[in-house]
Amino acid sequence: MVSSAYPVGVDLEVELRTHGYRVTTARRVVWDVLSAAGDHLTAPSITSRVHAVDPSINGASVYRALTLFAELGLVRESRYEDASTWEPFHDDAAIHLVCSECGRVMHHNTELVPRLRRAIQVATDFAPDEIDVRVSGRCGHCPAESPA
Amino acid sequence: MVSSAYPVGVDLEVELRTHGYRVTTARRVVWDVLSAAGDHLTAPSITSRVHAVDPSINGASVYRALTLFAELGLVRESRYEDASTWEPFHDDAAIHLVCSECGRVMHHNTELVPRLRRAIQVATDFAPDEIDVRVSGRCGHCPAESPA
DNA sequence: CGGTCTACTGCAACTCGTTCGCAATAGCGT
DNA sequence: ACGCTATTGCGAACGAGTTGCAGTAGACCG
Repeated sequence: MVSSAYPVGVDLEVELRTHGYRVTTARRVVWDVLSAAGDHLTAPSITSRVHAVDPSINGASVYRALTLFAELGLVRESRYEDASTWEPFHDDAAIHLVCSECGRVMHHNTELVPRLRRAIQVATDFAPDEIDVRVSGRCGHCPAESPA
Repeated sequence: MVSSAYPVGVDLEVELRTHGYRVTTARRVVWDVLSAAGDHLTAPSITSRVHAVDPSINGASVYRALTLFAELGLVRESRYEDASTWEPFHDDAAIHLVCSECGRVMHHNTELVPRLRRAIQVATDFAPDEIDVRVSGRCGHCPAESPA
């Protein structure tokens, strides 16, 4: 079994039908965009990519599709930026490295996250559910201060 | 002359004057609200608390004060919710425990955060700056899901 | 104290992400 | 194909946050 950060081979149609939802063009295109990017995207940028494929799909439908996917656990919504960002679901052992230079978001898996979960359970009366780690900094592609 | 004393080890007036800013009513009241709460507050809720003290202070000035405080490193802005939340600054060894039941936000210090920082430095080419850990779950004050 | 200079403020209009109501449309079971 | 109704497109509305501008009030000087 291949362990990937992304749910490889999630079948949108099956997932929708199983829960009694219809398979529509809008949902299919939004899903295509998300899985093609495999990365954090803001709703507006998702909308514009969707429009590149099919301009007749309305922005509101993009939001509705994203909200539905989130309820089904297919995508995850984050609030890192001014606007929400969305990405295919991955388990929370993956932390987010956000480059403050180029804005890129990378993932990094570490066993410190499950360990953090256990530490909280042991040290507090808080019952942890989802853990979201966001690290800002500078990525390898953006070395030192670039001269203007 | 300090006309008021807050449970915070930061003197707003000194901090402002040192950087050449004026000490104004709006800034003082916003600072009062923040340090009295000592917790995460959205800008709109800060504004309404400010209005309870002095309704003549405009919402825009609240935003301007918060932005200034953030630049001075006196408060930190987070993007956990629909709207930004603000809290007096604390170093990032403190992680956020957000109760999904009552919405309360607690802090918890753990040496796993500095360790996480080192792990990233060693394992990746990413240079970490700020680390923000947010854990959703259920706090001790909110009893477990009673079988409905 | 009283005057001057200008950093702030209040206001109101604006931007922009996101949501909602509703009539028209298109999935899907038959 | 037919009909039921979940979804959509549209446009209007909402709310957080920002901005330009003219008036106000800090701070400094005498």
